[in-house]
Amino acid sequence: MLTLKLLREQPDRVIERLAVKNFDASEIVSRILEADAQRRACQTQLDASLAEQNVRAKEIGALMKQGKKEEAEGIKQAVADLKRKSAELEAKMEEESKRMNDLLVLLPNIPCDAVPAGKGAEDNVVVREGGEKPNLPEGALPHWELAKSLDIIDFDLGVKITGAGFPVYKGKGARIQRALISFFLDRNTKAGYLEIQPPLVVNEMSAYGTGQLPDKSAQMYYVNLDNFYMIPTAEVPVTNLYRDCILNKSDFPVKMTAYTQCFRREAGSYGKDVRGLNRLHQFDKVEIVQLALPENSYDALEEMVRHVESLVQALELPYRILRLCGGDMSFTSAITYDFEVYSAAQGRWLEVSSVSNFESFQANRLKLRYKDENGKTQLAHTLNGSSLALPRILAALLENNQDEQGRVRIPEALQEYTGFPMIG
RNA sequence: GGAGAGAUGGCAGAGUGGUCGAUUGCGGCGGUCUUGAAAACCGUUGAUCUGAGAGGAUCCGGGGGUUCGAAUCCCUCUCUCUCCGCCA
Repeated sequence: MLTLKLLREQPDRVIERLAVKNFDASEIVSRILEADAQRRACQTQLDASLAEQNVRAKEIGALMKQGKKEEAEGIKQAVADLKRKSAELEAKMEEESKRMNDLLVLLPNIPCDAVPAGKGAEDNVVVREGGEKPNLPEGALPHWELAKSLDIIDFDLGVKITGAGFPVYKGKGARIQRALISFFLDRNTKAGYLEIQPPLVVNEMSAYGTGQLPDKSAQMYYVNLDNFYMIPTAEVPVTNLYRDCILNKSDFPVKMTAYTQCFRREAGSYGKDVRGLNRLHQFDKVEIVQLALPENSYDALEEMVRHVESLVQALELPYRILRLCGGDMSFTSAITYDFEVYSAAQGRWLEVSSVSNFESFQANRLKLRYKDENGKTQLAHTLNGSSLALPRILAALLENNQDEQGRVRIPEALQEYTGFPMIG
């Protein structure tokens, strides 16, 4: 959520920057400022009324002690009138406050200056590319067919047990999943990230804190009996560890990594996008999260991008890094770099990581703050990125490393984790 | 799941209707002393909103109520602990 301060001080800048996300904020901004003005006017009156009540109550106390009952009764009458007035003002203030808040959560984060304008994926900017696309053998298979012939992933069994988008990994398929998780976690902890194992379901406050609510409620599985949400990413529980916290400057940077399964309803997806491992309802992901001081958050972002890049390089995958245009960015992000790996048999780029700086947008909702050198509380910055999401990495590994016999070579760096150099 | 007890500032822990945003201790910060440090001593130390400022308002787990007045009394929700039951 954007800060009210920013809206009050630079409403035109907010409107201008949100236009880069193709979001017309002018109407909402002016309504927020109006509600804010109303609220403040109410509060000034309410505070005065309450202050008088407090004074009167003390007078009554003093009179009672002196035994002057009749005088006290007279003042009681006056207080009763004040109370009625206060109740009205308070109701009005809360109404305006709610009106303002309901509008405020509708505004996306403003993109930082480096974000290119654009409508959709076609306007994203390729920052750099790396690795080499393989020359596949004759008759190379897409990963879902390869996985079936090697008997390492069973999509049909998943349908039987649960439904589409819930694959069953078997044998070396299950083992390579475990290997990738360990590989990523080891690399991340070596880079200074603290390993966290968080809950996989969260309460409403947490889903709200990182911005999944109210914006994306339909994308989460909901446990209605206990009012919990299944996490769509480890970002939610891990970032929320610091909800309602006030840190010291010396606590930064906070660097955390977590492996979790992720659950997404993916309502509205269809067709070739969801084939095989391309899009799942349940998948594995290792996430990195950083909390940074505002002056350092863009250095932190750069560091995270370099780190994720080192992972795809270690796996010998052809990759490219995109800077997302305004139209393709998420609601909460100020800037996002997407990592894509090339899945050779499908002949398409697959998104495997998204690294973002949210600046103070999440921190404002989370009330994640720190004390600056003057002892004032300021909002921290939050960042996160996938390092990495497993299914599409696995898809690319299978497709790119297949040989003419339909066997799959395991990249060298991963072999100590899998314990085998080849599948098939 | 059943019964009981509890939730107070960074932590520990007083406070059972008025002068309590809250005694005290620890921790933190500043100072005195010291070559430096420790110890000791002195001072200081919560958040949010509002106001140009002085100041004002709100907050003792969340919400509601009683009262002129609530950390304190009542209701309710959540969470924690103890005992019993069940159980990976």
